[in-house]
Amino acid sequence: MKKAVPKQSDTDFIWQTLVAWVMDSRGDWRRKVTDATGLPFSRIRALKRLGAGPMTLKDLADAMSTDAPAATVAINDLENRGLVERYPHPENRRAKLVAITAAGRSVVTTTHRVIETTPSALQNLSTTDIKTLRNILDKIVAHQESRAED
Amino acid sequence: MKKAVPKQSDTDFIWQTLVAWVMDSRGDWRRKVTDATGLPFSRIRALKRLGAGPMTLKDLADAMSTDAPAATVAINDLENRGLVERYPHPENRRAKLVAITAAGRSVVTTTHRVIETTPSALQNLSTTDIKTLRNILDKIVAHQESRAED
DNA sequence: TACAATAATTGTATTCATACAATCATTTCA
DNA sequence: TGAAATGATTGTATGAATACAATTATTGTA
Repeated sequence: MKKAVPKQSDTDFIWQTLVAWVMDSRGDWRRKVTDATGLPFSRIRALKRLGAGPMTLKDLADAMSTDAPAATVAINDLENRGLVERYPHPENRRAKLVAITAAGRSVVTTTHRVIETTPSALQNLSTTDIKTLRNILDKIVAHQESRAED
Repeated sequence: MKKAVPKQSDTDFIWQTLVAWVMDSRGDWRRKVTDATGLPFSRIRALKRLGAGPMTLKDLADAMSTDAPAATVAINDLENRGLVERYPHPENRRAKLVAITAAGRSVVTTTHRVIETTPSALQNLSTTDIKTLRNILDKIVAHQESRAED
């Protein structure tokens, strides 16, 4: 059986629309998350990346599209708070591996529980559309959690 | 015929998931938009709000959940760039109405054309799911453009 | 071995976003 | 009318995000 692959242009359009919509109407989500955790948003993003598994500072910097100095500063902060730990890299003594701690994971969980006002555009959809949308989102999240590159 | 209204909890969950997903993997969208327009992101958000129609500075501040001084500064900047104009409020001489100009609208259009790398989670969906998702998004956008509160 | 590349770090500088105090004109209302 | 509330403005202060230069230690390689 041949699996039908979606057209790139379609997925691009969807992503583009989604990002524009969310970023524009995201309201206070960012503020609420930083309030709930006491962390700057950049630290939370770093924590989430590390949730997928240990990585070097270089890799973390690349994943967040910043530079190495920024990663060092962020990890210093997170380490001081006990949310991550540095380990020597087993094969490269220049590099260090950073791993999230149990406390770090609970912070990530906290961010998942933050909710904000849902836009009326969503509430205006039919029950069927909502169900469908939720199904698709579940698939996305599942894929998201299995591989954590993005 | 009775219209079925989606459960609040469902829409909340979807929005929550969507925001978390986009905000976390939004990558360089924000940077790309500011690069493409030469404007700070806060100015772009203000411009988009004004795209729905003229409003007072107070209303704009509320819509962006900041305070009046921030709105004044933002509008000063946008006015200097010729992207918005201030008009006296017909019924309240304390207030001023701010309207987007043609140049402002073209900046907004520019932001719509900015695309970034689409996450693999999206490309991994089936063709059917992509089609469905796009349909639902179209409805959302339509509703979004008709009323511009969020 | 000597030199270039890589990984992490420290330090500095700049722009943005955000919040708050204080002021002035106008409007509302007791 | 007088006092309180509203809308806009100016100015100030602070934290966050981002970028860049320079340094050290390690690794890879000519």
